[in-house]
Amino acid sequence: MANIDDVAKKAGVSKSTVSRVLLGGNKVKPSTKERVLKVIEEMNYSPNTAARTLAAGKSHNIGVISSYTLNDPFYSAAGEEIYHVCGEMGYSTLFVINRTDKNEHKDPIALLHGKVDGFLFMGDNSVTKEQLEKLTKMELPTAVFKTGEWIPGIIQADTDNIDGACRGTEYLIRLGHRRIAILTGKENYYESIDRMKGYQKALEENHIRFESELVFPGQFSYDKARNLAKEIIASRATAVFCFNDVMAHGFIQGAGECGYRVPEDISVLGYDNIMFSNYDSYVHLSTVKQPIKEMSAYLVRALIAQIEDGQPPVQKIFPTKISEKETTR
Amino acid sequence: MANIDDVAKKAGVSKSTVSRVLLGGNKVKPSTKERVLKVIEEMNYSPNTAARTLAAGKSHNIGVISSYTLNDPFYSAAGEEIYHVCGEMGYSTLFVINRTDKNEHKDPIALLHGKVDGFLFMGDNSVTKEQLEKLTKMELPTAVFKTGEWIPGIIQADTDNIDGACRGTEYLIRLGHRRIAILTGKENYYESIDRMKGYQKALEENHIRFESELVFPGQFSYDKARNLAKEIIASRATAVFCFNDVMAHGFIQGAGECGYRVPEDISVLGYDNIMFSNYDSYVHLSTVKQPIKEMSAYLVRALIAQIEDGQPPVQKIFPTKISEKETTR
DNA sequence: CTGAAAGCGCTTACAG
DNA sequence: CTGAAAGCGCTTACAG
Repeated sequence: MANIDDVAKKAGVSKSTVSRVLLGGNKVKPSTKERVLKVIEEMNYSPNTAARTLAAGKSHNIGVISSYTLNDPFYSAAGEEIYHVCGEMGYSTLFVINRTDKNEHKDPIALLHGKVDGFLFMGDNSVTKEQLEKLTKMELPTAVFKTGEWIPGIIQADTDNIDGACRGTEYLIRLGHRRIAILTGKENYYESIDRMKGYQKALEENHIRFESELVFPGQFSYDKARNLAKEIIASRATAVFCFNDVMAHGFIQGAGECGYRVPEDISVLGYDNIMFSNYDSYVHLSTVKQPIKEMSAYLVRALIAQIEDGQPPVQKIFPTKISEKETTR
Repeated sequence: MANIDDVAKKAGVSKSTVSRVLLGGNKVKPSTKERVLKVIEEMNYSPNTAARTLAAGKSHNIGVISSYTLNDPFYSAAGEEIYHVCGEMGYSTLFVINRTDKNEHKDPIALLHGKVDGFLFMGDNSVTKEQLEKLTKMELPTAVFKTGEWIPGIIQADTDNIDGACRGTEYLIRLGHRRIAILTGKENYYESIDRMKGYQKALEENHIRFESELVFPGQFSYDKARNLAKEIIASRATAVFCFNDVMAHGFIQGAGECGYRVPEDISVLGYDNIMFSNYDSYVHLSTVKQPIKEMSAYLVRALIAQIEDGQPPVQKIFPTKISEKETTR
């Protein structure tokens, strides 16, 4: 495979000059530039990025490490946006799958070290606290999505789950609902815990008694929600607040199978604002909206600001919004 | 950030020795190995992969270039398997999104050149023929999924779409169906064209007249299929053969909305054998099964065989199988 | 506008 | 079992 010396020789210039036309910035006499370009074309030359990265000390790549396989609806939206914003800013993305709970592959940090200028983690279990601390020690710019706790030296974007769930519940109360069932997330997840707190807070503030028989363990699962639908309807709830959209769709499906209609028979409020499944859905779900795109863009920009200008790591809590569509009344 | 010289100095050895303990293969006296390891740990040292790749001339990485954003059901299954098999064989994967029809990012080949030992493309438009030819010229091992045509020097896995559709149609005929509607794919896609040929072939062999009013343009789309359901049922077809599973699910949804049941009122056969949406589905779809996993594993193994042992590029056509589930009778 | 030279951080024969 | 040295293919001051 041709390298820079071959090109230089054939074009009758030094490799410095070849490098300059490749990099674009420095002035090269148009005629020699043209000649070099022609040789590059002819020889099918493509610079070795490992050498380039090593010599320049920067790769213009961001490593995106996800615990999700390629198809989580929340994080695939985030991944798309990360990819776009990186592109705009002249960076490429290298996606790596990592689950800290399995152990099939080597440490993604080791894998990418030297290949990327910064790390962006998304998804539960995509990174351990130890790994983050190691990254900080190594002074490698790092951003993470939604960890639930503030880690010094790390760029973070999160939403306030207590506030989001509180607003969601209040919204349902404002619509006149008093028996509001909830479909909860996985236990131990801080999102589940905080959303539960938000729900309880809203009830309290509106003097509605919390009833544990209205709490259904949905585990963030479509199928669990679908299977629980009958039971939830039997609880005489007039609305069900699902702690993610996936469960909301599962519930709607299950309710439909029992002959119930949404929102005529029961209102459904989701959480996340994902595009459900890979295809447009006819169900226009009312939901508590997390600004995935804004959060993603924020992380990328902050990361690149740290890489290029040494800006200190920042964090931001993003507000949620109620997106009122067709499943509530 | 510490480099190999820092480690060597602190451990009182040469960097050759540090390199040896890092690589693992060569014999290093246990006591010095231990000492070096301790220093590595202390200094939080992690070798620069760009330098390593450059020096060793190999990266032990496979670049996986997909035209799909992170959530196509067919290719996410493939991606998973690629990831696993690579892991088994000591390779890591770098995922890059590329659509040749857009042009936001730089050429993924340039992006990954020097970072990976081989390329694996998946998805329509993930790579152009020119790019493949360039890769061949550069002697970079390359594998592609389902291109529909044989390109010399490229490792390929595909299925026979004519045969698959023919068998699918025959299967329905054997069940007693005579009026078999089809929901076709995007025009111009070789899969669509070949599956259509297979359908016609099966009809012919069974002396059933082809009727163009039984052909519905589904475009591989869930929504299109859902919207066409009423019309298809009105055509008095007793079975509908969908050229992908996504449309089959869309049809079933649409039929359900019109009050029709599958398979009581109409049989439905899909094509692909994907896990529909990101969640388990209660619909157990009968389908023409493409062995995605086997194909993925085949590509990876062939690619690594070429990288490591200089094996010549191979190609294989995989057989499809009818997977009889609950939507046909 | 251009070239010679040093250096990026590793690996790997070679010699001992 | 270990070290000195060359080399991987680039970039980037420095000098002209």
